[in-house]
Amino acid sequence: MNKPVNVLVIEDDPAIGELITLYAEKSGYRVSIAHSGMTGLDLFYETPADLVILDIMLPEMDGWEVCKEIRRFEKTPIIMLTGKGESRDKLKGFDLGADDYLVKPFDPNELMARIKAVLRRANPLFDADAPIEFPSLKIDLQHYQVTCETQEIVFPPREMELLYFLASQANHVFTRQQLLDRLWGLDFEGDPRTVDVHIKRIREKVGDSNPYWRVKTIRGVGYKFEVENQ
Amino acid sequence: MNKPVNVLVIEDDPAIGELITLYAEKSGYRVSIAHSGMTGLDLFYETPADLVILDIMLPEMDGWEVCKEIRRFEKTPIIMLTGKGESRDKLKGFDLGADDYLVKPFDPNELMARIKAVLRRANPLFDADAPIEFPSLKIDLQHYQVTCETQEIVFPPREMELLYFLASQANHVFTRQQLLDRLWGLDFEGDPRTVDVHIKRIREKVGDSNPYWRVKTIRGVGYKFEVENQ
DNA sequence: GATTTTATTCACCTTCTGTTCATAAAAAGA
DNA sequence: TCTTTTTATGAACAGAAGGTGAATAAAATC
Repeated sequence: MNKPVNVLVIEDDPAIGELITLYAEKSGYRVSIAHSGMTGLDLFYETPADLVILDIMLPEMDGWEVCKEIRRFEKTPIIMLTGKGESRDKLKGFDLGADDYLVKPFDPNELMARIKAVLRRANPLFDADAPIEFPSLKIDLQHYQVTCETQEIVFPPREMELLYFLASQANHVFTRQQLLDRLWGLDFEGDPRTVDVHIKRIREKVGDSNPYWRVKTIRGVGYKFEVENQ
Repeated sequence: MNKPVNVLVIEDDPAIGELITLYAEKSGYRVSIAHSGMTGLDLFYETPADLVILDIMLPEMDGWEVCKEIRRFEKTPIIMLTGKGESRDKLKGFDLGADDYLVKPFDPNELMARIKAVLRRANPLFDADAPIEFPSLKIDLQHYQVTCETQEIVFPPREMELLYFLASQANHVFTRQQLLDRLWGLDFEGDPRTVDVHIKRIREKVGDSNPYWRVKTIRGVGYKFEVENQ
Protein backbone atom coordinates (compact mmCIF):
# COMPACT_ATOMS: atom_id res chain seq x y z
CA MET A 1 0.00 0.00 0.00
CA ASN A 2 1.10 3.57 -0.60
CA LYS A 3 1.87 6.07 2.07
CA PRO A 4 -1.20 7.66 3.61
CA VAL A 5 -2.71 10.76 2.09
CA ASN A 6 -3.67 13.52 4.50
CA VAL A 7 -6.80 15.44 3.73
CA LEU A 8 -7.68 18.60 5.60
CA VAL A 9 -11.35 19.51 5.65
CA ILE A 10 -12.24 23.10 6.56
CA GLU A 11 -15.98 23.19 6.98
CA ASP A 12 -18.08 24.73 9.73
CA ASP A 13 -21.19 22.63 9.27
CA PRO A 14 -20.60 19.57 11.46
CA ALA A 15 -22.99 17.42 9.46
CA ILE A 16 -21.20 18.03 6.18
CA GLY A 17 -17.82 17.70 7.84
CA GLU A 18 -18.87 14.39 9.28
CA LEU A 19 -20.14 13.17 5.95
CA ILE A 20 -16.94 14.06 4.15
CA THR A 21 -14.85 12.47 6.87
CA LEU A 22 -16.84 9.29 6.66
CA TYR A 23 -16.45 8.93 2.93
CA ALA A 24 -12.86 10.07 2.81
CA GLU A 25 -11.77 7.64 5.46
CA LYS A 26 -13.61 4.88 3.71
CA SER A 27 -11.61 5.80 0.62
CA GLY A 28 -8.44 5.37 2.59
CA TYR A 29 -7.51 8.96 3.36
CA ARG A 30 -6.38 10.28 6.69
CA VAL A 31 -8.69 13.12 7.58
CA SER A 32 -8.38 16.11 9.87
CA ILE A 33 -11.15 18.62 10.21
CA ALA A 34 -11.34 22.27 11.21
CA HIS A 35 -14.50 24.26 11.79
CA SER A 36 -13.23 27.73 10.99
CA GLY A 37 -10.81 29.37 8.63
CA MET A 38 -8.39 30.27 11.39
CA THR A 39 -8.16 26.86 12.98
CA GLY A 40 -7.97 25.43 9.50
CA LEU A 41 -4.90 27.47 8.67
CA ASP A 42 -3.35 26.63 12.02
CA LEU A 43 -3.87 22.96 11.38
CA PHE A 44 -2.46 23.34 7.91
CA TYR A 45 0.73 24.98 9.09
CA GLU A 46 1.09 22.46 11.85
CA THR A 47 0.93 19.40 9.62
CA PRO A 48 0.68 20.28 5.95
CA ALA A 49 -2.01 18.23 4.28
CA ASP A 50 -1.73 16.67 0.85
CA LEU A 51 -5.07 18.13 -0.13
CA VAL A 52 -7.48 20.68 1.32
CA ILE A 53 -11.25 20.68 1.05
CA LEU A 54 -12.41 24.17 1.74
CA ASP A 55 -15.86 25.59 2.28
CA ILE A 56 -16.34 29.19 1.18
CA MET A 57 -18.78 30.23 3.86
CA LEU A 58 -16.80 30.12 7.08
CA PRO A 59 -16.92 32.11 10.31
CA GLU A 60 -14.25 34.75 10.89
CA MET A 61 -12.17 34.20 7.80
CA ASP A 62 -13.87 33.05 4.63
CA GLY A 63 -12.71 30.42 2.21
CA TRP A 64 -11.22 32.92 -0.20
CA GLU A 65 -8.90 34.25 2.46
CA VAL A 66 -7.84 30.78 3.50
CA CYS A 67 -7.24 29.80 -0.09
CA LYS A 68 -5.16 32.89 -0.75
CA GLU A 69 -3.20 32.37 2.43
CA ILE A 70 -2.41 28.75 1.67
CA ARG A 71 -1.42 29.67 -1.85
CA ARG A 72 1.09 32.22 -0.63
CA PHE A 73 3.56 29.48 0.11
CA GLU A 74 2.09 26.15 -0.86
CA LYS A 75 0.76 24.60 -3.99
CA THR A 76 -1.23 22.01 -2.09
CA PRO A 77 -4.30 21.08 -4.11
CA ILE A 78 -7.51 22.74 -2.94
CA ILE A 79 -11.07 21.75 -3.67
CA MET A 80 -13.61 24.43 -2.85
CA LEU A 81 -17.19 23.90 -1.80
CA THR A 82 -19.48 26.62 -3.04
CA GLY A 83 -23.09 27.21 -2.17
CA LYS A 84 -25.89 26.86 -4.64
CA GLY A 85 -26.29 29.71 -7.08
CA GLU A 86 -22.87 31.11 -6.36
CA SER A 87 -21.53 29.85 -9.63
CA ARG A 88 -19.53 33.01 -10.12
CA ASP A 89 -17.47 31.84 -7.20
CA LYS A 90 -16.18 29.06 -9.32
CA LEU A 91 -14.25 31.53 -11.38
CA LYS A 92 -13.04 33.46 -8.39
CA GLY A 93 -11.93 30.21 -6.87
CA PHE A 94 -9.91 29.20 -9.88
CA ASP A 95 -8.45 32.65 -9.91
CA LEU A 96 -7.23 32.29 -6.39
CA GLY A 97 -5.68 28.99 -7.28
CA ALA A 98 -8.28 26.42 -6.32
CA ASP A 99 -7.91 23.19 -8.25
CA ASP A 100 -11.51 22.17 -8.37
CA TYR A 101 -14.86 23.17 -6.97
CA LEU A 102 -18.10 21.48 -6.09
CA VAL A 103 -21.56 22.92 -5.55
CA LYS A 104 -23.47 22.07 -2.42
CA PRO A 105 -25.34 19.92 -1.96
CA PHE A 106 -23.02 17.43 -3.59
CA ASP A 107 -22.87 13.71 -3.96
CA PRO A 108 -20.11 12.49 -1.63
CA ASN A 109 -19.02 9.97 -4.24
CA GLU A 110 -18.59 12.80 -6.66
CA LEU A 111 -16.34 14.53 -4.16
CA MET A 112 -14.28 11.37 -3.77
CA ALA A 113 -13.88 11.19 -7.52
CA ARG A 114 -12.71 14.80 -7.62
CA ILE A 115 -10.23 14.17 -4.83
CA LYS A 116 -8.75 11.31 -6.75
CA ALA A 117 -8.53 13.33 -9.94
CA VAL A 118 -6.99 16.35 -8.28
CA LEU A 119 -4.43 14.27 -6.41
CA ARG A 120 -3.54 12.49 -9.58
CA ARG A 121 -2.98 15.74 -11.39
CA ALA A 122 -1.01 17.23 -8.54
CA ASN A 123 1.22 14.31 -7.88
CA PRO A 124 1.38 11.10 -9.83
CA LEU A 125 2.69 9.39 -6.71
CA PHE A 126 -0.73 9.84 -5.19
CA ASP A 127 -2.29 8.27 -8.19
CA ALA A 128 -4.35 5.70 -6.42
CA ASP A 129 -5.37 3.86 -9.53
CA ALA A 130 -2.54 4.04 -11.98
CA PRO A 131 -2.68 1.34 -14.62
CA ILE A 132 -1.27 -2.03 -13.62
CA GLU A 133 0.53 -4.09 -16.18
CA PHE A 134 1.62 -7.71 -16.50
CA PRO A 135 2.65 -9.70 -19.52
CA SER A 136 -0.39 -9.67 -21.77
CA LEU A 137 -2.60 -8.01 -19.19
CA LYS A 138 -3.20 -4.36 -18.53
CA ILE A 139 -5.72 -3.00 -16.08
CA ASP A 140 -6.46 0.68 -16.45
CA LEU A 141 -9.00 1.78 -13.91
CA GLN A 142 -8.89 5.39 -15.00
CA HIS A 143 -10.06 4.66 -18.47
CA TYR A 144 -12.07 1.65 -17.43
CA GLN A 145 -10.18 -0.60 -19.75
CA VAL A 146 -8.76 -4.07 -19.38
CA THR A 147 -6.59 -5.39 -22.14
CA CYS A 148 -5.72 -9.05 -22.28
CA GLU A 149 -3.62 -10.40 -25.12
CA THR A 150 -4.07 -7.18 -27.10
CA GLN A 151 -7.80 -7.72 -26.80
CA GLU A 152 -9.90 -5.23 -24.93
CA ILE A 153 -12.30 -6.87 -22.53
CA VAL A 154 -15.36 -5.24 -21.10
CA PHE A 155 -15.69 -5.65 -17.35
CA PRO A 156 -18.60 -4.85 -15.10
CA PRO A 157 -17.61 -2.48 -12.30
CA ARG A 158 -17.40 -5.02 -9.49
CA GLU A 159 -15.30 -7.50 -11.38
CA MET A 160 -13.07 -4.72 -12.56
CA GLU A 161 -12.50 -3.45 -9.05
CA LEU A 162 -11.94 -6.91 -7.70
CA LEU A 163 -9.41 -7.81 -10.36
CA TYR A 164 -7.68 -4.48 -9.96
CA PHE A 165 -7.50 -4.81 -6.22
CA LEU A 166 -6.10 -8.32 -6.30
CA ALA A 167 -3.64 -7.45 -9.03
CA SER A 168 -2.49 -4.30 -7.29
CA GLN A 169 -1.45 -6.43 -4.34
CA ALA A 170 -0.14 -9.34 -6.30
CA ASN A 171 0.65 -12.50 -4.38
CA HIS A 172 -1.12 -11.28 -1.30
CA VAL A 173 -3.90 -13.58 -0.12
CA PHE A 174 -7.23 -12.07 0.87
CA THR A 175 -10.09 -13.77 2.60
CA ARG A 176 -13.53 -13.37 1.17
CA GLN A 177 -14.44 -11.22 4.11
CA GLN A 178 -11.51 -8.91 3.56
CA LEU A 179 -12.48 -8.46 -0.04
CA LEU A 180 -16.07 -7.80 0.89
CA ASP A 181 -15.07 -5.27 3.53
CA ARG A 182 -12.72 -3.53 1.23
CA LEU A 183 -14.61 -3.50 -2.03
CA TRP A 184 -18.23 -3.95 -1.09
CA GLY A 185 -18.02 -1.83 2.02
CA LEU A 186 -18.32 -2.66 5.67
CA ASP A 187 -22.08 -2.52 5.58
CA PHE A 188 -22.44 -5.33 3.10
CA GLU A 189 -24.16 -8.19 4.83
CA GLY A 190 -24.52 -10.66 2.06
CA ASP A 191 -23.14 -14.09 1.37
CA PRO A 192 -19.33 -14.32 1.22
CA ARG A 193 -19.84 -16.76 -1.62
CA THR A 194 -20.69 -13.81 -3.77
CA VAL A 195 -16.98 -13.35 -4.14
CA ASP A 196 -16.63 -16.80 -5.66
CA VAL A 197 -18.99 -15.95 -8.44
CA HIS A 198 -17.14 -12.81 -9.30
CA ILE A 199 -13.85 -14.68 -9.30
CA LYS A 200 -15.39 -17.23 -11.61
CA ARG A 201 -16.47 -14.56 -14.05
CA ILE A 202 -13.11 -12.88 -13.97
CA ARG A 203 -11.48 -16.18 -14.82
CA GLU A 204 -13.88 -16.70 -17.67
CA LYS A 205 -12.72 -13.40 -19.08
CA VAL A 206 -8.97 -13.42 -18.57
CA GLY A 207 -8.42 -17.16 -18.36
CA ASP A 208 -6.69 -18.83 -15.45
CA SER A 209 -3.72 -20.51 -16.98
CA ASN A 210 -1.51 -17.69 -18.09
CA PRO A 211 2.16 -18.62 -17.61
CA TYR A 212 2.94 -15.41 -15.78
CA TRP A 213 -0.07 -14.78 -13.62
CA ARG A 214 -3.41 -16.21 -12.55
CA VAL A 215 -6.17 -15.74 -10.02
CA LYS A 216 -5.48 -18.52 -7.57
CA THR A 217 -7.67 -20.11 -4.95
CA ILE A 218 -6.09 -20.68 -1.57
CA ARG A 219 -8.24 -23.39 -0.18
CA GLY A 220 -9.60 -22.66 3.24
CA VAL A 221 -8.43 -19.05 3.06
CA GLY A 222 -9.38 -17.03 0.01
CA TYR A 223 -7.88 -15.78 -3.22
CA LYS A 224 -4.79 -14.13 -4.54
CA PHE A 225 -3.50 -12.80 -7.81
CA GLU A 226 -0.38 -14.87 -8.26
CA VAL A 227 2.56 -13.65 -10.30
CA GLU A 228 5.61 -15.68 -11.30
CA ASN A 229 8.96 -15.04 -9.61
CA GLN A 230 8.09 -12.16 -7.43
CA MET B 1 -6.62 21.88 -19.83
CA ASN B 2 -4.85 24.81 -21.46
CA LYS B 3 -2.93 27.42 -19.60
CA PRO B 4 -5.02 30.36 -18.46
CA VAL B 5 -5.36 33.44 -20.63
CA ASN B 6 -4.93 36.74 -18.84
CA VAL B 7 -7.16 39.58 -19.94
CA LEU B 8 -6.57 43.11 -18.73
CA VAL B 9 -9.59 45.39 -18.78
CA ILE B 10 -8.94 49.13 -18.60
CA GLU B 11 -12.27 50.78 -18.10
CA ASP B 12 -13.35 53.50 -15.67
CA ASP B 13 -17.06 52.75 -15.59
CA PRO B 14 -17.43 50.13 -12.85
CA ALA B 15 -20.68 48.78 -14.27
CA ILE B 16 -19.15 48.06 -17.66
CA GLY B 17 -16.01 46.72 -16.05
CA GLU B 18 -18.05 44.39 -13.93
CA LEU B 19 -20.04 43.23 -16.91
CA ILE B 20 -16.97 42.47 -18.95
CA THR B 21 -15.35 40.69 -16.02
CA LEU B 22 -18.41 38.55 -15.53
CA TYR B 23 -18.59 37.43 -19.11
CA ALA B 24 -14.87 37.02 -19.55
CA GLU B 25 -14.52 34.87 -16.46
CA LYS B 26 -17.45 32.81 -17.55
CA SER B 27 -15.60 32.26 -20.80
CA GLY B 28 -12.63 30.98 -18.87
CA TYR B 29 -10.34 33.97 -18.92
CA ARG B 30 -8.45 35.29 -15.96
CA VAL B 31 -9.35 38.93 -15.62
CA SER B 32 -7.70 41.91 -14.01
CA ILE B 33 -9.25 45.32 -14.12
CA ALA B 34 -7.91 48.85 -13.91
CA HIS B 35 -9.98 52.00 -13.67
CA SER B 36 -7.58 54.48 -15.19
CA GLY B 37 -4.99 54.57 -17.91
CA MET B 38 -2.12 54.92 -15.48
CA THR B 39 -3.05 52.02 -13.22
CA GLY B 40 -3.80 50.05 -16.34
CA LEU B 41 -0.30 50.51 -17.65
CA ASP B 42 1.16 49.73 -14.26
CA LEU B 43 -0.78 46.53 -14.12
CA PHE B 44 0.26 45.68 -17.62
CA TYR B 45 3.95 46.08 -16.91
CA GLU B 46 3.61 44.18 -13.69
CA THR B 47 2.05 41.10 -15.22
CA PRO B 48 1.76 41.33 -18.99
CA ALA B 49 -1.66 40.29 -20.13
CA ASP B 50 -2.37 38.18 -23.17
CA LEU B 51 -4.97 40.64 -24.33
CA VAL B 52 -6.08 44.15 -23.37
CA ILE B 53 -9.55 45.60 -23.52
CA LEU B 54 -9.22 49.33 -23.53
CA ASP B 55 -11.77 52.06 -23.19
CA ILE B 56 -10.96 55.29 -25.00
CA MET B 57 -12.53 57.68 -22.55
CA LEU B 58 -10.39 57.40 -19.44
CA PRO B 59 -9.39 59.82 -16.70
CA GLU B 60 -5.87 61.23 -16.76
CA MET B 61 -4.50 59.36 -19.72
CA ASP B 62 -6.85 58.41 -22.50
CA GLY B 63 -7.04 55.14 -24.37
CA TRP B 64 -4.99 56.40 -27.28
CA GLU B 65 -2.06 57.14 -25.02
CA VAL B 66 -2.29 53.79 -23.32
CA CYS B 67 -2.49 52.01 -26.63
CA LYS B 68 0.50 53.86 -27.98
CA GLU B 69 2.44 53.17 -24.82
CA ILE B 70 1.73 49.45 -24.87
CA ARG B 71 2.61 49.26 -28.52
CA ARG B 72 6.01 50.82 -27.92
CA PHE B 73 7.29 47.47 -26.71
CA GLU B 74 4.56 44.89 -26.94
CA LYS B 75 2.41 43.46 -29.66
CA THR B 76 -0.19 42.24 -27.19
CA PRO B 77 -3.60 42.27 -28.87
CA ILE B 78 -5.78 45.24 -27.96
CA ILE B 79 -9.51 45.64 -28.35
CA MET B 80 -10.73 49.22 -28.03
CA LEU B 81 -14.09 50.34 -26.76
CA THR B 82 -15.28 53.50 -28.45
CA GLY B 83 -18.30 55.62 -27.61
CA LYS B 84 -21.25 55.93 -29.93
CA GLY B 85 -20.81 58.19 -32.89
CA GLU B 86 -17.09 58.30 -32.61
CA SER B 87 -16.66 56.16 -35.64
CA ARG B 88 -13.71 58.21 -36.71
CA ASP B 89 -11.95 56.73 -33.72
CA LYS B 90 -12.05 53.37 -35.32
CA LEU B 91 -9.52 54.48 -37.87
CA LYS B 92 -7.39 56.20 -35.31
CA GLY B 93 -7.43 53.07 -33.19
CA PHE B 94 -6.30 50.84 -35.99
CA ASP B 95 -3.69 53.39 -36.80
CA LEU B 96 -2.27 53.17 -33.33
CA GLY B 97 -2.16 49.41 -33.53
CA ALA B 98 -5.44 48.28 -31.99
CA ASP B 99 -6.55 44.89 -33.26
CA ASP B 100 -10.26 45.42 -33.04
CA TYR B 101 -12.76 47.89 -31.68
CA LEU B 102 -16.29 47.80 -30.45
CA VAL B 103 -18.87 50.58 -30.18
CA LYS B 104 -20.64 51.11 -26.87
CA PRO B 105 -23.12 49.99 -25.90
CA PHE B 106 -22.11 46.54 -27.04
CA ASP B 107 -23.40 43.05 -26.61
CA PRO B 108 -21.08 41.28 -24.18
CA ASN B 109 -21.33 38.12 -26.22
CA GLU B 110 -20.12 40.05 -29.20
CA LEU B 111 -17.13 41.15 -27.18
CA MET B 112 -16.41 37.57 -26.17
CA ALA B 113 -16.51 36.54 -29.79
CA ARG B 114 -14.07 39.33 -30.69
CA ILE B 115 -11.75 38.29 -27.88
CA LYS B 116 -11.68 34.76 -29.16
CA ALA B 117 -11.09 35.88 -32.72
CA VAL B 118 -8.33 38.30 -31.81
CA LEU B 119 -6.57 35.78 -29.60
CA ARG B 120 -6.77 33.20 -32.28
CA ARG B 121 -5.29 35.56 -34.82
CA ALA B 122 -2.56 36.68 -32.45
CA ASN B 123 -1.52 33.29 -31.22
CA PRO B 124 -2.80 29.99 -32.42
CA LEU B 125 -1.76 28.53 -29.06
CA PHE B 126 -4.54 30.42 -27.41
CA ASP B 127 -6.94 28.95 -29.84
CA ALA B 128 -9.06 27.22 -27.29
CA ASP B 129 -11.20 25.48 -29.80
CA ALA B 130 -9.04 24.44 -32.65
CA PRO B 131 -10.60 21.77 -34.84
CA ILE B 132 -10.18 18.20 -33.67
CA GLU B 133 -9.66 15.51 -36.21
CA PHE B 134 -9.94 11.73 -36.28
CA PRO B 135 -10.17 9.31 -39.15
CA SER B 136 -13.36 10.28 -40.97
CA LEU B 137 -14.39 12.78 -38.30
CA LYS B 138 -13.59 16.43 -37.97
CA ILE B 139 -15.05 18.69 -35.32
CA ASP B 140 -14.63 22.38 -35.92
CA LEU B 141 -16.12 24.34 -33.07
CA GLN B 142 -15.19 27.67 -34.55
CA HIS B 143 -17.31 27.19 -37.59
CA TYR B 144 -19.81 24.93 -35.93
CA GLN B 145 -19.16 22.24 -38.43
CA VAL B 146 -18.82 18.52 -38.04
CA THR B 147 -17.68 16.45 -40.94
CA CYS B 148 -18.16 12.73 -40.78
CA GLU B 149 -17.19 10.54 -43.70
CA THR B 150 -16.84 13.56 -46.00
CA GLN B 151 -20.42 14.41 -45.11
CA GLU B 152 -21.11 17.60 -43.28
CA ILE B 153 -23.53 17.14 -40.41
CA VAL B 154 -25.51 19.90 -38.76
CA PHE B 155 -25.26 19.84 -34.97
CA PRO B 156 -27.25 21.81 -32.45
CA PRO B 157 -24.97 23.75 -30.10
CA ARG B 158 -25.23 21.50 -27.06
CA GLU B 159 -24.54 18.32 -28.94
CA MET B 160 -21.68 20.00 -30.69
CA GLU B 161 -20.08 21.18 -27.46
CA LEU B 162 -20.58 17.84 -25.82
CA LEU B 163 -19.02 15.93 -28.68
CA TYR B 164 -16.20 18.41 -28.89
CA PHE B 165 -15.50 18.26 -25.21
CA LEU B 166 -15.46 14.48 -25.07
CA ALA B 167 -13.35 14.23 -28.18
CA SER B 168 -10.89 16.82 -26.97
CA GLN B 169 -10.17 14.63 -23.99
CA ALA B 170 -10.34 11.34 -25.78
CA ASN B 171 -10.43 8.19 -23.65
CA HIS B 172 -11.06 10.11 -20.49
CA VAL B 173 -14.22 9.03 -18.71
CA PHE B 174 -16.57 11.72 -17.47
CA THR B 175 -19.53 11.33 -15.18
CA ARG B 176 -22.78 12.93 -16.20
CA GLN B 177 -22.33 15.41 -13.41
CA GLN B 178 -18.91 16.44 -14.59
CA LEU B 179 -20.25 17.02 -18.06
CA LEU B 180 -23.14 19.05 -16.71
CA ASP B 181 -20.83 21.16 -14.57
CA ARG B 182 -18.46 21.78 -17.40
CA LEU B 183 -20.78 22.33 -20.31
CA TRP B 184 -24.08 23.34 -18.78
CA GLY B 185 -22.59 25.35 -15.96
CA LEU B 186 -22.54 24.88 -12.24
CA ASP B 187 -25.95 26.35 -11.71
CA PHE B 188 -27.71 23.83 -13.89
CA GLU B 189 -29.95 21.84 -11.64
CA GLY B 190 -31.62 19.57 -14.07
CA ASP B 191 -31.73 15.87 -14.55
CA PRO B 192 -28.32 14.27 -15.17
CA ARG B 193 -29.96 12.02 -17.68
CA THR B 194 -30.30 14.96 -19.96
CA VAL B 195 -26.80 13.99 -20.95
CA ASP B 196 -28.05 10.59 -22.10
CA VAL B 197 -30.38 12.13 -24.58
CA HIS B 198 -27.68 14.28 -26.07
CA ILE B 199 -25.38 11.30 -26.29
CA LYS B 200 -28.10 9.40 -28.06
CA ARG B 201 -28.53 12.14 -30.63
CA ILE B 202 -24.82 12.43 -31.17
CA ARG B 203 -24.69 8.71 -31.82
CA GLU B 204 -27.57 8.96 -34.24
CA LYS B 205 -25.56 11.49 -36.19
CA VAL B 206 -22.04 10.11 -36.16
CA GLY B 207 -22.81 6.45 -35.60
CA ASP B 208 -21.28 4.42 -32.83
CA SER B 209 -19.38 1.72 -34.57
CA ASN B 210 -16.55 3.48 -36.28
CA PRO B 211 -13.41 1.34 -36.21
CA TYR B 212 -11.26 4.16 -34.87
CA TRP B 213 -13.46 5.97 -32.43
CA ARG B 214 -16.84 5.87 -30.73
CA VAL B 215 -18.80 7.45 -27.92
CA LYS B 216 -18.72 4.74 -25.31
CA THR B 217 -20.87 4.19 -22.26
CA ILE B 218 -19.07 3.20 -19.10
CA ARG B 219 -21.85 1.64 -17.16
CA GLY B 220 -22.17 2.96 -13.68
CA VAL B 221 -19.79 5.79 -14.41
CA GLY B 222 -20.46 7.90 -17.45
CA TYR B 223 -19.24 8.37 -20.99
CA LYS B 224 -16.03 8.69 -22.90
CA PHE B 225 -14.91 9.29 -26.44
CA GLU B 226 -12.82 6.22 -27.07
CA VAL B 227 -10.05 6.21 -29.63
CA GLU B 228 -8.11 3.17 -30.79
CA ASN B 229 -4.58 2.59 -29.55
CA GLN B 230 -4.12 5.57 -27.33
C1' DG C 1 -46.32 37.10 -32.79
C1' DA C 2 -45.94 32.79 -35.27
C1' DT C 3 -43.04 29.18 -36.55
C1' DT C 4 -39.27 26.40 -36.30
C1' DT C 5 -35.54 24.54 -33.95
C1' DT C 6 -33.34 22.96 -29.83
C1' DA C 7 -33.24 21.50 -24.97
C1' DT C 8 -35.21 19.04 -21.30
C1' DT C 9 -38.08 15.92 -19.00
C1' DC C 10 -40.68 11.82 -18.59
C1' DA C 11 -42.09 7.15 -19.01
C1' DC C 12 -41.41 2.79 -20.74
C1' DC C 13 -38.54 -0.76 -22.37
C1' DT C 14 -34.34 -3.37 -22.71
C1' DT C 15 -30.05 -4.77 -21.20
C1' DC C 16 -26.76 -5.49 -17.79
C1' DT C 17 -25.12 -6.65 -12.98
C1' DG C 18 -25.01 -8.41 -8.61
C1' DT C 19 -26.67 -11.78 -5.81
C1' DT C 20 -28.38 -16.10 -4.30
C1' DC C 21 -29.17 -20.86 -4.65
C1' DA C 22 -28.73 -25.61 -6.04
C1' DT C 23 -25.75 -28.83 -7.72
C1' DA C 24 -21.36 -30.62 -9.52
C1' DA C 25 -16.59 -31.02 -8.94
C1' DA C 26 -12.41 -31.02 -6.46
C1' DA C 27 -9.46 -31.48 -2.52
C1' DA C 28 -8.38 -33.22 1.97
C1' DG C 29 -8.64 -36.46 5.54
C1' DA C 30 -9.82 -40.92 7.35
C1' DT D 1 -11.76 -45.68 -1.44
C1' DC D 2 -15.23 -43.21 0.96
C1' DT D 3 -16.63 -39.21 3.44
C1' DT D 4 -16.40 -34.55 4.46
C1' DT D 5 -15.30 -30.06 3.43
C1' DT D 6 -14.60 -26.52 0.32
C1' DT D 7 -14.86 -24.43 -4.12
C1' DA D 8 -16.66 -24.08 -9.02
C1' DT D 9 -20.34 -23.50 -11.89
C1' DG D 10 -24.87 -22.88 -14.13
C1' DA D 11 -29.17 -20.90 -13.72
C1' DA D 12 -32.55 -17.82 -11.94
C1' DC D 13 -34.00 -13.58 -10.36
C1' DA D 14 -34.39 -8.74 -8.85
C1' DG D 15 -32.99 -4.40 -9.20
C1' DA D 16 -30.23 -0.89 -11.39
C1' DA D 17 -28.72 1.56 -15.29
C1' DG D 18 -28.95 3.02 -19.85
C1' DG D 19 -31.53 3.55 -24.48
C1' DT D 20 -35.20 5.57 -26.70
C1' DG D 21 -39.49 7.87 -28.36
C1' DA D 22 -42.61 11.26 -27.38
C1' DA D 23 -44.29 15.25 -24.89
C1' DT D 24 -43.30 19.64 -23.21
C1' DA D 25 -40.70 23.83 -22.55
C1' DA D 26 -37.57 27.13 -23.97
C1' DA D 27 -35.04 29.62 -27.34
C1' DA D 28 -34.07 31.24 -31.76
C1' DT D 29 -35.65 32.69 -36.10
C1' DC D 30 -38.56 34.67 -39.23
